[in-house]
Amino acid sequence: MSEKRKPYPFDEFEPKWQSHWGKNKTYRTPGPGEEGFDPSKAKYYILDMFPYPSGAGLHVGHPEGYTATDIVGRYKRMKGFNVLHPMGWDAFGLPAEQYAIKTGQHPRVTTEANIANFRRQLQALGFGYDWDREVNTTDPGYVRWTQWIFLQLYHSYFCDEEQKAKPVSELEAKGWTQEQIDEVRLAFIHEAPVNWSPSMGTVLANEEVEEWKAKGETVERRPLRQWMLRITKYAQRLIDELEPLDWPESIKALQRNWIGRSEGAEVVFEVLPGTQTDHSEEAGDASFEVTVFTTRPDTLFGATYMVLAPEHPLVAEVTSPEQKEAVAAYVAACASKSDMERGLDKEKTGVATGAFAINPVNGEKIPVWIADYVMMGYGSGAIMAVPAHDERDFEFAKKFDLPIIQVVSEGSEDLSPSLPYTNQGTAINSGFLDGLKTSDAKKTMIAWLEEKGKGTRKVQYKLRDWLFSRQRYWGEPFPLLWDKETGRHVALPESELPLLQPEMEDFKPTGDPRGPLLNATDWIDYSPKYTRETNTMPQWAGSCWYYLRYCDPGNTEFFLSKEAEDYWGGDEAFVDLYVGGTEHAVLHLLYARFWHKVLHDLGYLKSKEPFKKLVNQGLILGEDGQKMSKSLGNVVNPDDVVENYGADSLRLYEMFMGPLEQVKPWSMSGVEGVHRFLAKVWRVAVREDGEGVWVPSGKIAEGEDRELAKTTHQTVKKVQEAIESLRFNTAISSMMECTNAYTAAQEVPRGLFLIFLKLLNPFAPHLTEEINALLGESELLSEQSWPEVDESLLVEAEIQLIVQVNGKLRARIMVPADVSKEDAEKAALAEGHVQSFIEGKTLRKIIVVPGKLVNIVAS
RNA sequence: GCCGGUGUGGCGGAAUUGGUAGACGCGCGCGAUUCAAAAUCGCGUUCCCUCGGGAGUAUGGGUUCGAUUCCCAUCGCCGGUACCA
Repeated sequence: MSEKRKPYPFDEFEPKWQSHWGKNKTYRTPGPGEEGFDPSKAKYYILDMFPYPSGAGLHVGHPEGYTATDIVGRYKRMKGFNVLHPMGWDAFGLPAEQYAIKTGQHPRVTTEANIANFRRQLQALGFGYDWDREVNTTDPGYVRWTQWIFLQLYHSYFCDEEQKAKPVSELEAKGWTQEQIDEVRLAFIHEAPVNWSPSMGTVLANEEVEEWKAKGETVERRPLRQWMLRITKYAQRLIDELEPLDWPESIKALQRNWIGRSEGAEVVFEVLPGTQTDHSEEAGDASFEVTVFTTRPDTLFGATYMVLAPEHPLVAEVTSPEQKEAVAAYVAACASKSDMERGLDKEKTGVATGAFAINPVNGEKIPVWIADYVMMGYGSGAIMAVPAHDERDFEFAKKFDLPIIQVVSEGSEDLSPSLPYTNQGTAINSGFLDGLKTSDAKKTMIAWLEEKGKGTRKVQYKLRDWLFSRQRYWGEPFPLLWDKETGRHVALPESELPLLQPEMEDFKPTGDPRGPLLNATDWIDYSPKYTRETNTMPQWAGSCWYYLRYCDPGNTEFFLSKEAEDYWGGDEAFVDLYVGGTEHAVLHLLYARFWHKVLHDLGYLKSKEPFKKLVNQGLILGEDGQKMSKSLGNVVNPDDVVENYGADSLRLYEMFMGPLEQVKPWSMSGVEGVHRFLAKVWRVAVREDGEGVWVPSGKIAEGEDRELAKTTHQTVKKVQEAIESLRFNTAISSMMECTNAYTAAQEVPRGLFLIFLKLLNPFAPHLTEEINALLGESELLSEQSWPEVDESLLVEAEIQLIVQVNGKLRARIMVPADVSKEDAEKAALAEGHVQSFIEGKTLRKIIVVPGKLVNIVAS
């Protein structure tokens, strides 16, 4: 079987150019203080979501976003910007650690090997990264500053008055005790029930629980001492400061939804513990206060019972002796279920506690129940139940036969809607609220509660504090110490950073929720007085600030120099364009925004936000229209595409498939299509001589050609506009049209063809540089400036007008470009075909759109 | 359920502020070249048609001289989220 003849020798010149660029550091971008830095140029910072270097290597989804940013980066360079476009590795992570446990190899070894493979693959695609700025989250020089930023969080608190982070030293100066300060640090320790997997020896995120259980791992709820970051303090700013960003509406919505702001009121209920009916010795003695959160304070008169979450701290205290057993059994049953499983139960469940609450608005005694449809983690873990106007309360009341009182009617009339009625309306059966519209009733009730001291206006968020500790080996250790005597935590001195994991033979999970580092006994024994914290940080830590480090990757004095920050960081947001997958819509993008704001508050960054413009590339599906997966056998390996068609073809195809943000299926014949296009460009300029050597075709001539000049300059304009708006598919189609014109022509003026090569260069850098060199040009295309559009070539003496009769196309006529409305009308009416359509009809109206069309309305 | 997106030929997809629907590519058909094929080049390719035209951008309405584009309703698909009080 003979090898198919390649239409152009990409396998020879692509590696050649890649090594040329590498050796000459063609895409090196000097920053402030570095040789060759030009401060007069404007900066443009383009960022890719850096990959996790998995053992599987690149998949076709990676080059999609990376090619898009590469094109923009090359274009902006040609436009005269200082373009920062770096690449790096998000290299901590569970797969490397698990592989290490299996093979006995240190994760650093496998991680390095994977990175080398990823780097090779990316370089084989000809991306113009500045490899001198490469960043690796596992490098000691990087870990140092990740830990340093953590310490900034640890040493800060959130000032509610100023709505910003400030150093805790200010509180010390005010005489706060260490205990008090520990209560407000942005990094704090907290004991809470988490998903703990005894079989895996680590905590899991809520989202991961079902997946691992299905694989046979065990997961239980266990209260553990964990490090948390107080992101909830930033909830409002994370919503407000999202607004001006140039992000897809869907991602903004996702973040807002995740933060989950709702307005309402807190209402305080007095709760009388359940007593034994027979011996009511201490009746009325002890009472408790339970606060509930509601978004509908206007329905308070309709509250007919109260529900506490099973984990609510007062459950045991208020439960009557008679209900003790039932309540305890219910609480135990709930404890064994994850939040997920609780959600899956269709039927409402619950148990009465025997206690009663006093509705503050009317003094009514209402029963207190516990039920798992109330979550401890949201609001206060207790609700007032208004079955007439809440679907869940309604369902519960029906099942347990609890009273239902309607307090909102539909509209202004006293209509009786079918219950539960959850919309707005008019208050009824509600004393002083009667007749008020819902929005007014809310305000009135809140004012009443505040006046009586029974409640306040309250804004509630779904966002939880960020559980920041993991029980893993392959992650940044916390730079913290524990005082053996007092049991208090203190920060490791900054001079001791980075704090790396100790070398360990065995870092398998031990089953101890303090993690595998616990076994490094020498390491944890810091001094006679202190022992080390053994938790490590989650993978998110490194990815929270990598975009900052790229600006000054080698700095050993600070995480980012003032000069680099000042030049590369914007005033409003740091990165100009951020491209990556939608899977990071919430967590990574929220976490990075949070850290950025803290660093901003502490005076290290002038911008409030990390990413100005965000674009999500769409998922690439398999040829069968399904998600690529090994089991379906529809996975496309970029290495194979490069081998068969070349890197330029892969780049071009990924951009030609369709809009960047859209989900789209792969097509090998589509790859062949763009490959044919590149071959066509090649053939315009190059031919094979008798000896099989590639030589200039002779078609590129010195002359001029008015038509081709016009086509070329139209293409310049279209390609430029398309790149600016990230519509790469249409940029390519207009270059295809231009190439078709060149192919059809006898000769192509050299000047025009060189302009065309510049347009194609950001898309297909290897092919265009090779042709450019073959034509005897010595300067690299990528170091030239972007061509100017010659507008004078685009103006026409004569233009085509569309003639419509009653909105239907009937003729096309040629008229002078500066034709008057009257003349255009006349010419249109005179057209023979048009006449046959208006014959015998009355002309009602004639619309003339200059330069476009004439529409004759006749009947 | 809620939130966001989306619906155009056989397929991927084009269409500035409402102004020639189907650019470009794939596939398919025909032709040129070739002993033949591959490759390449050229022509055609939304559907119907009595060759004058007619219909057509998920469906049904509306606004307009004119709607893929704007408005209302309905349906389908994709993504997120889910007892958040």
